[in-house]
Formats: sequence, C-alpha cells, structure tokens
Amino acid sequence: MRRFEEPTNPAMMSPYDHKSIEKKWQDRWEKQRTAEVDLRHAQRKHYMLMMFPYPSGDRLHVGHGRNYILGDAVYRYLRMHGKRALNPMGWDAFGLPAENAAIQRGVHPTPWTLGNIKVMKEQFRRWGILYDWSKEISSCTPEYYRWNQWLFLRMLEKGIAYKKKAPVNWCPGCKTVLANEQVVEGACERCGSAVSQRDLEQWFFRITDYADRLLEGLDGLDGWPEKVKVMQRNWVGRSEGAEIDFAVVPLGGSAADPALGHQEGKITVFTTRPDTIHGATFLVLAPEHPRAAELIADHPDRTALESWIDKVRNTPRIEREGEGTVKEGRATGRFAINPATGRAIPIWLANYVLPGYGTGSIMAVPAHDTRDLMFARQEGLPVRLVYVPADWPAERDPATLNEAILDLGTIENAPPFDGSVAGPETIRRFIAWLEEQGVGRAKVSYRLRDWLISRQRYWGTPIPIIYCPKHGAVPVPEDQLPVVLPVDVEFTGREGNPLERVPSFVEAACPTCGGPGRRETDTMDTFVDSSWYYLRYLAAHDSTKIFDPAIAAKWAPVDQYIGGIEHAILHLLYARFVCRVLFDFGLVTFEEPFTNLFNQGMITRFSEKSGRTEKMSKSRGNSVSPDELIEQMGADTERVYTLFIGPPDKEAEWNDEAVSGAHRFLSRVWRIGQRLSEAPPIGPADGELERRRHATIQRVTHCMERYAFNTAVAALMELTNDLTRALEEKTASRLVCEEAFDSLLQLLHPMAPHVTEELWEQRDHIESLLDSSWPEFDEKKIRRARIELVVQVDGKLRDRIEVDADADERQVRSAALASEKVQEHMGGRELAKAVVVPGRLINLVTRR
RNA sequence: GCGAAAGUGGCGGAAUUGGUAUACGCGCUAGACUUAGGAUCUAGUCCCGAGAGAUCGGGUUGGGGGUUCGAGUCCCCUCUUUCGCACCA
Repeated sequence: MRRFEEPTNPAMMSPYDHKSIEKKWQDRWEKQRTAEVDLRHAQRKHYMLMMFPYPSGDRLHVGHGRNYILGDAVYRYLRMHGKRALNPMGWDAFGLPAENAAIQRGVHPTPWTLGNIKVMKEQFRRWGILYDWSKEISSCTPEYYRWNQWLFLRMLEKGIAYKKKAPVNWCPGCKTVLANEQVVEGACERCGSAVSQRDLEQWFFRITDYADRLLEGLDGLDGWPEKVKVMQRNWVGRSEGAEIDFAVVPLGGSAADPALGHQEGKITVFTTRPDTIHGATFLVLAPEHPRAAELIADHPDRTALESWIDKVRNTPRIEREGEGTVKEGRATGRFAINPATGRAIPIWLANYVLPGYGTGSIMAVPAHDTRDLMFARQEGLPVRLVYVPADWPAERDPATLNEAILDLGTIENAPPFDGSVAGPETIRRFIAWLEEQGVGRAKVSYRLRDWLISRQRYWGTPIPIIYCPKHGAVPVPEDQLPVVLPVDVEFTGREGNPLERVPSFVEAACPTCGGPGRRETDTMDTFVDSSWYYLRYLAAHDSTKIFDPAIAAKWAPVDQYIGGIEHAILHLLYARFVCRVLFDFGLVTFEEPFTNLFNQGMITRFSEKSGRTEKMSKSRGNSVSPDELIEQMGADTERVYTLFIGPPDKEAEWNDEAVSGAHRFLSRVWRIGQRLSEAPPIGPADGELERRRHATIQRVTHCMERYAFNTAVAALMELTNDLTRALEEKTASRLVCEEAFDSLLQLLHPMAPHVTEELWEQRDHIESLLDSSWPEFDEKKIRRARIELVVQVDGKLRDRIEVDADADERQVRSAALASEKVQEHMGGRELAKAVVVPGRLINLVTRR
C-alpha cells in the first residue's frame, strides 16, 4: 500500500496519451505551416522528394507507410541540421483506376480522384508527415497538364515527338496500347493481361536518340543503387556490331547474275559477330519483315505461307518470346549471296527473329550461335565452322555439333583472317574489310525502342493536335492551351476512347485554315506527367510558364529521391530522358534529375489466402491498416516500429506482435519524462551517463547518415534503458539526467515526432524540437580513463583485463601476462609474438 | 541460361568494414506488484558438456577448403533463396 503514497506510482503520473498528443501536434504543424519553404532563398537547400502517389481508392496500409515515414524521418533530420529542406507532395492523378471506377460506379473520375486525394492527405497527416502543401500539384488539373501539352508541342517542333504506324503492344484488359516498358514478360505491367500486337498509327517520343546519353549519364550517378543502374543499362541494351548487305539472287537467276546489286536486291542484317560471316549458311527474316511478302510472292505455297505469317504476327508476346518457345520457320525458296564466301544461301522466315530489333533480319551462323544451331539442326540446314577448335577432328562433320562454339579456336578457310582468334580486334578487322568491299559498315544497335505515348483512354492529358483534311496533323497553337478534357462524357467500358463520342471535343477548327477538323482523341501516357513533375513543384502556381528556369537552377536537381524499385526502368528512365530534352531546350542546367536515389524495401506479411508470406496488399488480404494501429498505439509507435523493423532498403516482414515493443519503448521514454524530478542532486554515475549520452549522439548520427534507422532506434533504446536504470537506482544527478533526456528527445524526434515534441515542451524549452539543432558530441567525453581489453591466447578469448586507456603496448602485454587464466592457457609455452589492437584486444601467440 | 543480392538464435535483425559473434526488439521461462490484465517492473534465454553454485570447458554465422596471430567479414569451390533480364542476333 505504501506505493500509492509515493509520487512515483505510475497510476499517478500523467499517462502517455498518444491520441491527444498526436492530434495537438498535427494541428499545430498544419496551422503553423511548418514545412513551407520560400523558394527565393536557396542557401543550404536540400530538395528531397518522395515519388508522388497515385490516389487510388484504397486507403494506404502500413506497407505504403514505410516509404513516407522513412522520408519524413530524413526530412526532420535534415531540418535539425539547419538545412532548408524542401519536401513537397502531389498526386499522379491521371490513370486507369479512376476511369474504371467511372465505368463501374458511374462516378466521374474528377470527384472520385479528389475524394481519394482527401483521404490520402488525411492519412499523411495522421502519420505526422510534414509536406510543403503550398506547392501541392495534381497532374489531372488543366493547370498541370497544359504543360504536358506545351512540352509535347516543343518536342514536336524539334522532331522528338512524332507519329508513325507501327506494330504496337495492345492490352485487351486496359483497352489501350502500351509502351514497351509497360510490358513485363509479355503481360501488361498494370493489369497482367497478355499483350497482343496491333498495327496502329501512334505518337512516339524519340527516346532512342538519347540512348547513348542515357547510358553515359549512369556512370556519373554515384548516388544511385547499382542495381537500378544495371537494370537501366540492360534495358537500353547497347550492342556494337555491323550491318551487312546480302544480295538477293533474282528468281531464275544465278549467283553471277548481273542484275545483282540493285538496291531492292539486298537484305541487310545486323550482327555483333561480323567475324563469323564465313559461317553464315542461311539468312533469317522476321516473318513480319517488310520484304517477306515480296520474297514469297512466287512461292507455290504462297497462301499457306501468308497464313503462317499471320499466325506468327498474332502470337502474343509471351508465347513468341518465352523461354520454351519452339522455333518455327519456313523457307522462302529464295537465295542470297554470302558476300564473304560468294555462295548462295537460302533465305528463311522464322519466329525467333524479332521484327523490332536490329534490321529484323539476321545472318544465321549455326556453328557459332546457339539459336541458329538449334534451328539449323531442326531444319537440316548446313553448318560451317569459322573458328576451328584445336582438337577438332578433320573428318568430323560440323552438322554433328551439339553446342555452338562461342569463343574457341582460330579461324580457318577465310583467307586474310586465317589464324585469328575471336575478340574485338578481329571484329574490327572484319568490319574494315566489309567496308572496303562495300558490303557492310559498323553499326550500333539498341534494345531500347521509342516511347509510345498515345493511350486510347479518357483520363489523361489530351494530345494537342487537330487533324485537318487539308493540312494533316496540326499542332494546337500554344496560346490555345490547355486543350481541356471535357467533363460531360459517357463511360461505357466499350472499346475505344470515350472522347471519340464527345462531338464538342472532337469537332475542332483547323488552326491553319479554320476549316473543319477533328481533334486527336488519344491522351498521353501518365508517365509523361511524372517525367518532369519535380520541376513543377518549384512553380506550382505559375500560370505563365512550365517552371522558372532561375528557380530550377537553384533548387534542382532533386538531392534525394525516395521511392519503390518498381520504377527502376519506367519512370526513372523517362524522367532522365525528359530532363535531357529540357536541357537541350536550355530550360535546365543539368542532365540528371535525381542526384541520389533510395529504394525502400517492401513490407511483407503472411497471407491466409495464399498461405505464404508476400508483399502486403489489399488484394492479397494481408494488409494492415494504420488507422486501427494509430488508434490503439499511436502514429509514433507505427513510425518507430516501421523504422526499427530492419534495414530500410531490404524487404521486411511485418510482425503484429512486435509492434508493441515500439509502444513499450515510447511509454518508457514518456515515463522518464514524468520522473526526472526524482533524480538526486548529486549522482555517483554521472560520468557514465554523460559518456553514454555522447556515445549515443555519435552512434545515432552515424546511423542516420546511412539511413540505418533500425540501429539508430536500437541505440536510443539502450540510452532509454540506461536512463530508466539511473532514475530507478538514483545513481545520476538531476542535471545529468535532464541533459541525457533532452538529447534523447532530439535524437528520437525524426522517428517519433509527436511524443518527443510534447515531452520537449514539458521540459520548458521555448523553441520547438524540430527547430532545435541536432545535438553534438564530444569525442573526449566518449573516451574512458580505464578500458577493458580482451586477452586472447593463440586467437582464443581467455580473459579480460582493465588497463589505462593510454597504456602502451608493453604495459598491455605485461598486464595480460599477469593474468592467471592467461598463464594457464599458455601452458608454459614461450611467447612468440603479441598482437595488440589498441582499445580492443591483445592476442598472445605462443611458440608451438 | 546470364546478371545481381543475400544465407547469423524460436523470430526480425546487430557487428565501428579483418579484432569480444548474437547488440536492440519480439517471443518464451520464472518471479514481483495486482480483484484482474494482452498493463508495469525484475531476472534469465545460441547449442553441447561439467558443477549445488558464482563459474569452467568445447562448439557455432548454409556446407567444404584457403589466406591470416585472428575470418560472419577477404579468396576459391559448392548448395539454397530472392530479385532483374532472357530467342536482342
């Protein structure tokens, strides 16, 4: 019963009421516009940016929260370092879910999107995340997308935007075309439907012209994860090689026919191995190749061949390019001349040659290419060795090869090159020789294709073009922007863009002649919106220009970009491309938009549905709502747990039980705050607590610099435990406890902003914790006078000794040798040498 | 198949980059305070063996070699998992 009379009784202390504390500070931050930045001043600037979210109808779960919490911790840390940190937020608000909601529920995308934005904004608020909302942007507003249109017109003017008819990826689920980057393993990146091919006339951005610059730029991006850079390099897929012309033998003609040499009589191939040309025993064209029709025109089975070509053309990409896909081909019955050997070789069509890469046709060298060998053996086509391995039996028929010979042997039977080994030098000599003969030239090919930006959907930026029967595709003049998306639209879910059925939108006067024209109804890929949005934050309300180049020069590029790895190629490649376009327009002074990139790991959790631990998502039924968690334990608890769960760049498994550890920790911190007055005026352990305070500042600072929030929290838990013990045992004075507590609050603020601000205020500090400066440590105060050293004998730990911190090697050695345990383990053997690691250990090595 | 990353207690993970392996937290065990508690506090918790005991010995970072006074960390081989790319000529 005595306990109840004591002031330390927990029941009598003010309880940790996270609900009212969090509300109080969230209100205050909002009211005081705490995160607002005046862009006119850029000293000590730091532009940090979270990838702006899509305002989908689903509430954010704790897995999404990790990203924003992490960013907010970084932001607050920067603020406390006196940085002028800009942390804006906006909405990637165009896109299919809004349109699908319109179809399914009859709500127009605008109110649907605005409603979702409101919900998400409230969620950010409840996490205690500070954004500069004065610069909020939303890509679905005409104020934003008019600059997409403006950019499009500028790119059109420079030939970077263009229209062409081409085979394109069609997603039957989304009922629109897709960019190459949006096709993952032959399926739509968004909805997973198998993608098919269609021949359509579409708008493209000429990103391929920037392929080399995009590659070169990667080398300078030291602040990017290696993984992302590798993925981008692979995506661009630069290959050096040669183009080689093969003359087609005219029908009924022969190799020596003088009719050869006409332009139309050639087939050009791309190869990275021109040094194997003597082994090219046939040519293969993609069935879609424009020359295919002409080559089979006189074939007796022409109709059958044509329908086969159609079949290949209509094969979905998954089947066409999949791993186990069977190679299938047809002989055209025509021949071409191998310019190196002068021999006629058959021309085939086969599905394993892709129409979009290189020239859409290859020289097949079965001896030295795995795929060609497989096809040659399947069709009984000849195999000819160029590089002959040293142990190759003279009598062996190359057609018996089981595996293509890739880099072995020396060239035989190719006169000027006999004896050469495979390598870049040999390739160069072959290219020079081909050039001399006038049948080939050096050539670089890329896997990257131009960015298809047209979408046959409503909820996107209208492409500012009017088609005139007289003047063709006419750009909408700049002073007529924006081309506003009409509101009165019927969403039926039928194929075709709903915009096509809005006469007031479609019918437009030709800007050139004023005659009746038809407006482009395709809208832009939403990745256009996100390719430059980071610049619009710097001029969110400017209705006169896309952004202010002077402000952009001061604030951009983004110093720290944070977001998911899923954008490793898509968004990040497009943004790097558009940045270069803007650079070429003279609007920005840099070519790389994001100096440092951080990809947070995803949160996983066990899913009852699948019986496996997998990425947290609403559809998998394994998501955890922050709403309930915040209600029960508070946003600070969620924040601390999320940061403590593991390294932020690794995926982490959510553990419902472990969350309470974070709450216990914060409760302990709270209790210390309520008990500081119990500390005695003088404390025997003051020195040690002070030492721990400085050591913790050092550790946490070091951790924060490396985004190691998990170990930063661990260090703070240790300091909290030390403080609790000191108070419990009354071993530290009030002054020293208060100092340690103040530092603890400062160091903990980025992780748990609400409770730390509240306790800081209770400590009668006038300025807010966020405005206080990050605590500094004194190395001298971290050092101890006496330190413990580990003593090893022959590498095994045998004892610990205490010595003066500045003891020299001889003193350490004699102290170690004085240990009984050490003597016992040395077993009378002679000391061969002693290795001393200052401040850590001494290893006594005995002679054996 | 190619490329990259990673394998540490029952679980999440730590280790100042070659120097005390398992910090911190969850869980678990025992106890205290409680009408009660999923609250709070205290002690313990890698494995094996010895001891009543404080302790003492041995082993341990997927597996096998190597370098070194000393290896979770470096090198070689191997297994497993995850991710990315994949008929790109």
